[in-house]
Amino acid sequence: MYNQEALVNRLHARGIRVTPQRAMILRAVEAMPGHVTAEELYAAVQAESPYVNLATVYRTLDLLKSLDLITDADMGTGATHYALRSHADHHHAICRACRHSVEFPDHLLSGLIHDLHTGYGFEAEANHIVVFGLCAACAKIEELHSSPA
Amino acid sequence: MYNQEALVNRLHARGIRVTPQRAMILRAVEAMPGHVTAEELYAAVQAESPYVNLATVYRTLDLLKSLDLITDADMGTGATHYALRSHADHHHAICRACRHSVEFPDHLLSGLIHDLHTGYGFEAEANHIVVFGLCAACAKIEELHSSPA
DNA sequence: TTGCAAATGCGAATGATTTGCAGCAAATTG
DNA sequence: CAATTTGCTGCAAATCATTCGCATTTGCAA
Ligand SMILES: [Mn+2]
Ligand SMILES: [Mn+2]
Ligand SMILES: [Zn+2]
Ligand SMILES: [Zn+2]
Repeated sequence: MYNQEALVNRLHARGIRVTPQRAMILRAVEAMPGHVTAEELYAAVQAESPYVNLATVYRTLDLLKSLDLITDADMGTGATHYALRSHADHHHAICRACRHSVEFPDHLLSGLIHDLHTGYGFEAEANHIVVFGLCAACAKIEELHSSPA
Repeated sequence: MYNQEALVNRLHARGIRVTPQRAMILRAVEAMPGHVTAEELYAAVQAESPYVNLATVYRTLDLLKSLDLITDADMGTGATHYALRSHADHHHAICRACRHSVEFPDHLLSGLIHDLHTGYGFEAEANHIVVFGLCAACAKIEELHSSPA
């Protein structure tokens, strides 16, 4: 867990300009609980200053992504969800029927990541990924639908 | 490996209408090598008959997906890639830098799938998935960029 | 046949993300 | 410093895959 101004400091450290817009966006990212869409961040930042553009939010998110300070994930809602790297000590299993999400720990992926690395030299960037499928409850329901004989 | 009319027969068997459009689209799906976008299928079908609409291609793909006869995957190109279920005995590791794709066998996911099932009752639908990251070559290049000291 | 649910074509709409560009601000240079 | 280059921003327009509304057919069963 790092302090509130961590992202700002990191950008400074790498010699990247920290404009007022960026500072606001970074603070908004850090203040967000869990995953956020660009639109949600935009709303949060607008509350502080109405003169920040959505395009700038996207551009800043791209920047943070390229610096590996945030993760992005498609949670199946249409919009990309962003989160701090420090958030991502887990992954998500999302039910395609009821949309419920189960968090599962990082180590469940360690086997796959290891195999990809030793087998193919591939460095998987599986920081905060999403696996789709059916939750226990919805799986039961689908079962009834397919074999009611 | 099943015969050319397999999909048509399967739809018949389930009492689903097989219109000329659907038949053409199904045959195009079966004739395609590997993964295809809706647009590519559309082009293939148009070559046979110009009066098939792109919306119908999408609707038919939805149908096939709901019947679990095809898989869909985001290969990072913007458009969804569809493939026959019979194609999907593997998955892909795609390099975010050079875009190269490595196929890896299904069993590398078996641990994860098993753990999700026993641990959470979650039935992962990981038939033809994509893991992003860096291939061996591009990983070396990134290494130089970050630690040239 | 007749009737109705399902399927299609067409064009318009959607909605997240990107881009072109002109104005500004910060950094760099001599 | 003043001049010049470089990077960042707002704004509006563009992209582009996918979906929708709706009027028109089609398939199949009574
Ligand atoms: Mn999460
Ligand atoms: Mn494949
Ligand atoms: Zn569910
Ligand atoms: Zn590569």
